[in-house]
Amino acid sequence: MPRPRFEKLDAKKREAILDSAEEEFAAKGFAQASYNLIIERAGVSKGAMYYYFDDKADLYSTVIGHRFGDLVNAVGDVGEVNTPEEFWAGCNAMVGRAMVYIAADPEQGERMRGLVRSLAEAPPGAREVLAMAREPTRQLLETGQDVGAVRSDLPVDLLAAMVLALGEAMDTWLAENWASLPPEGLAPLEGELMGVFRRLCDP
Amino acid sequence: MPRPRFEKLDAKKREAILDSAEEEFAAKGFAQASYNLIIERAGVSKGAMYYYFDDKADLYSTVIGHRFGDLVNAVGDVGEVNTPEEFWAGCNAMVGRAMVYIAADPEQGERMRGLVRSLAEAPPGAREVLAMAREPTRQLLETGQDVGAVRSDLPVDLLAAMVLALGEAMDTWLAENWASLPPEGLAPLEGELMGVFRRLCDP
DNA sequence: GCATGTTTAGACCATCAGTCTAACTAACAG
DNA sequence: CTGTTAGTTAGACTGATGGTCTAAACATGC
Repeated sequence: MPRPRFEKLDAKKREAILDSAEEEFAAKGFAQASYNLIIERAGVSKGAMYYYFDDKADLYSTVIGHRFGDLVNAVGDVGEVNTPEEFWAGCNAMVGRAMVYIAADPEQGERMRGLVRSLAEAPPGAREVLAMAREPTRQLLETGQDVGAVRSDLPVDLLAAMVLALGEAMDTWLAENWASLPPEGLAPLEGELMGVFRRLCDP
Repeated sequence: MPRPRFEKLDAKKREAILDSAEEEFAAKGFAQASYNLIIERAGVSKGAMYYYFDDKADLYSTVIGHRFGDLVNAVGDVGEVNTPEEFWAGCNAMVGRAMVYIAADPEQGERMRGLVRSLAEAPPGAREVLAMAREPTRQLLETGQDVGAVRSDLPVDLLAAMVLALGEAMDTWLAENWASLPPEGLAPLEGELMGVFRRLCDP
């Protein structure tokens, strides 16, 4: 958590810091990113930086929080659902909203992808931000269980972990193979990937 | 790849280096591990170390290769299978052999678990060792496709990536919740987890 | 003008992975 | 025994890293 001071900064300076950090983290991953370089490029002194953030990991969490908070808001939740069909339709809608959000600003999307990849090599301290993803997933799955769309024979935590792992694997594969994918093969693939989640979750 | 010189070293010195490295990497992960400390604890000079290995990542790959090569050998392959039932029985047998191997030396098993976790935060260069897992998985899935046990409507690479991600998620969850699991609930859980792979792969 | 609390600058520190050279050892030759 | 060469080792050294610390600058209230 960043010191509250940081949030009170003039928007310009705050954005300069966030931009500089996002660029570096997205490009090199957490471990390889140079904090000194981030500081330099943000045009801020070291003293000031350590006045706003505890350490490198703290800045990292802040960047992730700022950039993904908007996405989470944009995606929203499943809404009110009462049947498995409604539940899965709601999930499809969520995925659709996420796609729209990302497609709206491809550059930002690319940087977010970089941030996601950098998450993998983040140290334990900085990985608490993963809870930001795990908790909503858990709640979504519990909603699915309530309407009979999601199996209840496995611990929901385990199911959430598997869903997230699957999602990340798909995302990584898509990112790596994006260029070599025929555009017309994309839509059916998307449907099949959603089907994978249903296979996993069906009671 | 380590310089071949390393493999010619007296077994004692070689093991000292591998043990020191494994302990440090397993405990702190790749990025946080101190190469200087590994060198010091192995009782070797820096010059010697850089005479045997290109760099930290090279030593890391060597450790992974040594420790997991044995496991891969112990697990073997599915063998000759002609029907989906035989294929899945073969997979079960592989899992069983892996469990036996790991159970035979719990300490070693724990260190291997640490190494697996450390893989996540390895830099791109050192992550080539992941191919060591991806390639056999791919082949296994292709065998499954040949006998009609595994779906062919998705790229096999993607399927392999998903299988590995699922496996890692399960492993992580099991490691975290091992203590709080009732012993009698373990066997059915194991069956259900195998079932998850079948759900994912069924044509 | 003075005092108080907040903010900034950047010199400084230990540690990091990695380099470099001089010395050491072994083997063989004359 | 001496010279020469190749393989091996020791450890001082380098530049960069993340992080600390102190003194100055700034603002605010009196």
